[in-house]
Amino acid sequence: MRIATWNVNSVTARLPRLLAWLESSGTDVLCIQEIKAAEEAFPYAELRELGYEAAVNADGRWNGVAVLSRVGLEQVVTGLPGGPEYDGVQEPRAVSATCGGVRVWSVYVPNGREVGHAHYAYKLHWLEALRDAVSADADDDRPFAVLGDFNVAPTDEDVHDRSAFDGLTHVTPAERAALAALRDTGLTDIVPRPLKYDRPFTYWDYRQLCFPKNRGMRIDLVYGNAAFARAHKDAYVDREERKGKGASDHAPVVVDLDV
DNA sequence: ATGACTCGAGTTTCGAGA
Repeated sequence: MRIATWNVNSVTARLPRLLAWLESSGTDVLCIQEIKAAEEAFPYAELRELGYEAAVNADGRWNGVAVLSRVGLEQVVTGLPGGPEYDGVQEPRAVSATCGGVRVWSVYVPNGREVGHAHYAYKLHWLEALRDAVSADADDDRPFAVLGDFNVAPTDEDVHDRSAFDGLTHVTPAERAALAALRDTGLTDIVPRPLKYDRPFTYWDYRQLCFPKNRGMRIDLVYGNAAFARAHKDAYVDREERKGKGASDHAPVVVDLDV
């Protein structure tokens, strides 16, 4: 089974690439983030033509997540149970489903904006709630993974130049401690292979030639439980999808499971 | 080759992304 995660940066703008990539990659289960469209505008029909069902949590201009599957879609949970609110609303940042015997969460962790900003505190609370919500599944014998845009680089090696991030979000000890607490539920960071260069970056800013210069970050992560880690045979970043006109600023992370 | 932001709302410019 091929499982992947991809921050598409608008499912509407990315639809031609999304459909083409699903076909060319042969992905069975895809977790997507930053749908940036209301649930009513989600392209269910186009995906169904390719054989994919979709569990969607999206409400408009920002955020939004989904699980796409051609191997079944059951036990859907929409939203993060116990998750915090921002500006009085629970934003659409999580959805989970069981697909062909594998349980997956698609998550879009809040960005945080600036250290000390209310959004930064919200980010840390959100990661705490995620840890609480997944701990039972992490402990299970069934293959399970949290996949998505975590907006945290787990180590200094996961950013192109650590000195460029002094004082910024995504690299702070508090954010990394929140990821470590999540792993402590029994999850392993499934680190993908880069298809070029030495480090498996998954995001490159659109500006200043970041992609050609490989000034990237690894912030799209796959955290799998023991059964998932045992079943996984390979993982890689499909950086080819970051190339050319109309690309997302994130590349898909692909995991092959022997299940 | 991989190339100097992009997206959606919505009206002319802006918040957000990270």
